Amino acid sequence: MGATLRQYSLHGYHGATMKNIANEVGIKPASIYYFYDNKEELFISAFQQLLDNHQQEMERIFSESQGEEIARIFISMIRGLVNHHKINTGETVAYISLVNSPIPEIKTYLQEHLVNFNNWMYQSFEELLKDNYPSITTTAINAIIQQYVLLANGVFWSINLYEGEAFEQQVKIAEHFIQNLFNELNNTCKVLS
Amino acid sequence: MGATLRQYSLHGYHGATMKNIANEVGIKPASIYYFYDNKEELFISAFQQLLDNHQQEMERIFSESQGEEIARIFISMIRGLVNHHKINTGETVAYISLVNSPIPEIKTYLQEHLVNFNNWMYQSFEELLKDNYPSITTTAINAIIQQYVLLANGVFWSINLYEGEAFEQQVKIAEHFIQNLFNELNNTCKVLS
Amino acid sequence: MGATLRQYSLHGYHGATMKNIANEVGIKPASIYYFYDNKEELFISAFQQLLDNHQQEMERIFSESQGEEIARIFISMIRGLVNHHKINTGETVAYISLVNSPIPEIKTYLQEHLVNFNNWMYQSFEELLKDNYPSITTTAINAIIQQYVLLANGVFWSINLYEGEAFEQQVKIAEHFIQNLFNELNNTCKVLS
Amino acid sequence: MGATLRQYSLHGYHGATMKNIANEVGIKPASIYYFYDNKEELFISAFQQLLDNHQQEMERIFSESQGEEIARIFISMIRGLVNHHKINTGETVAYISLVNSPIPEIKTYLQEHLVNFNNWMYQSFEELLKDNYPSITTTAINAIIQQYVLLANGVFWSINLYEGEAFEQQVKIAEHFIQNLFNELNNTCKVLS
DNA sequence: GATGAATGAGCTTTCATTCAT
DNA sequence: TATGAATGAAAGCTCATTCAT
Repeated sequence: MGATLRQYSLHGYHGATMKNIANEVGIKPASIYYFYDNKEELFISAFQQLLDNHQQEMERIFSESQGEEIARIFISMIRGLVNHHKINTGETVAYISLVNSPIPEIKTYLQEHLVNFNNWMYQSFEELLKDNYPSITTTAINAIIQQYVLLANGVFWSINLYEGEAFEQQVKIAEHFIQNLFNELNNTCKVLS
Repeated sequence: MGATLRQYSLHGYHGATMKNIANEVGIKPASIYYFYDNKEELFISAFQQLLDNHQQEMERIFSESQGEEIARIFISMIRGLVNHHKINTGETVAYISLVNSPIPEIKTYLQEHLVNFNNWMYQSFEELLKDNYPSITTTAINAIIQQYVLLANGVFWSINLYEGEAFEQQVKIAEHFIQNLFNELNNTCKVLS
Repeated sequence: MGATLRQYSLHGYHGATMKNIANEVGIKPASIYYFYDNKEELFISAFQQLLDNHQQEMERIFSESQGEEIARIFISMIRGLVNHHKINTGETVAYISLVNSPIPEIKTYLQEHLVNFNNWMYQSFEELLKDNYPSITTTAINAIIQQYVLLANGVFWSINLYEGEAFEQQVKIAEHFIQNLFNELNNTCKVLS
Repeated sequence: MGATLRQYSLHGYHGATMKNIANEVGIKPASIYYFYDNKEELFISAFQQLLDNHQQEMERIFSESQGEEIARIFISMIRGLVNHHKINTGETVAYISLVNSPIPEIKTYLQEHLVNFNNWMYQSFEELLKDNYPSITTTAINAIIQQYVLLANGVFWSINLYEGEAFEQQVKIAEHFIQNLFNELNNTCKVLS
């Protein structure tokens, strides 16, 4: 539920009241209890949806960029991340706050999600890299993915700190790093072959 | 006040009760009101102290690393950032949450802090770079700083997501990026001279 | 709400607690907030009702005494005032305290009420006097009304100070003054005609 | 203590806080407890002083007006009452509120005061009337005093309701009534002698 | 499905009061 | 005399939740 995430992102778990959430939806607080047993369940449901959305969005971006040149694929992932979070600002804030959620069940669910997301990402990127560079080593694969992750995290956190041109610069720098990464990789491979 | 930040990082603004904060300090809730007019003032005071600490810590790390080789200085800044946040976990969580604080006064104070921090960083780094590379252009200075910022943000956000070896890898990658950055810069300069 | 006025008359605004008011009604304090936003609104509502009751009661007494001899009408007004306040003792005390209410909104509302009440009284009495004494001057009308008001105020304040026979004496004296007033008026008119 | 009465007249007993009273005097709340055991004692003391002041003031006015013509003496009493209450507005409001004081001890003290005041007034006026009209009956004395009391109460309560010219009119009407009273009395006596 | 009415629990805050200094 | 610091008690109020309708 969007209202739940919005209120959560604005005021935190304890500050997001059933009343305000209900108001935003245009119903009365008592009505929420027809759909959810209690506040915690409402939030768990909203958070799961948030994480699922995020996962699906990342997968969509990945599959849509298939066929492009490999460096472009990684860059598209960054761009997709940025666009998704720029459009759904509320969700992004909620996503960030989740890290410090006071609901234990949510914390463990987030951990699971991160593990799953990482697994998917590693597998997808591994396959992709092996297709493009058949003789690539596992060590090199890990190095590339970890570099991508660092840059993606840098961009992600920048969403909260910068706006407009300043933020755009950060994204461009991340893209530049990625491009360099693959240029080097291509050179190395050429030498080897 | 540490208790305030700890409770805030654990439960958010509305979840951090005066009772729990007082308990953690070993006084009664009513006693807090002898020193602070209300909850909001208590938190504003705690947050200001948090941000001031952070600023001072960064300045300390910077000045202590003076004299080292330039690439090492930037790397030391990353290391210092990491160490500071690994030691004061509670403060870090609080720092992250501040971005979405429901108190307007805090939001504006955070904005001011970020502006000041950026100014200080740009000036310090600019001077440093000019000392090391007298013929460096403003464009180059900005590019370097922005790259550093992206990497620092990537490391910072990673604090929340990874632990142990996985996190250590991220830091090493950031250091690697920085080292590369200055290697290139040195090569460019050598060619020019 | 009677309980609100009763508690107010007994303990004043700050001494009338939501708990006691709720107890008197047989509900829990929290329930009051379903109907009123806060304490102040509850009291404003109660006070408005009090003043409206008072106004209506005076109008009722006035219209019921129509048809009597003019002196009797004024005397009936005094009697009606006394009866009303003797029956609703709590309300009377509340009415008196209103003059010094610590709620600014109530003070202004009371001012408005007094102005309205005065207007109604002047118009009603003016019409009445003109009907009975067609050649009466405005000056004379005002003089009569003001004398009535002084006596009514004297009786009203006496409610708080005297009881039983002592109070009854005060009322009789007021009636006597009024009777005298109209005897004189009748004599003056007879001479003129 | 003026501050106590002022705060009481503004906010009532429960609304007059030790803090505000102390602030008005320029000391700290804790310091009040050096002079008074608790809030109730402070107020009892203040109220006693208020009533004593009132009594003394009335006696002073009475003795100062001795020697004047008898009607003038009664009129002076009304004027004195008005002046005293117009000057010490705070005290007047406090005086009115006392009638509904939530402190039982104060209520009984006020009763005593009223009895004493009435006794003094009756004795003084009785003596005065007997001096001026040696053959006056007790019934007549009582009638005159009660009429005076009704008018004085009317004027007193008007203090709270009217201002400026409107109030001045009420006082003049009271004076007029008194003058009439004694004119009649003088005529009756002349006829008898 | 939805809600008006009610409430227990708990929150922030105030207040009278205490006591060592 | 005066007060800084502390606190138990209670105030006004909010909130998640319930339940009959």
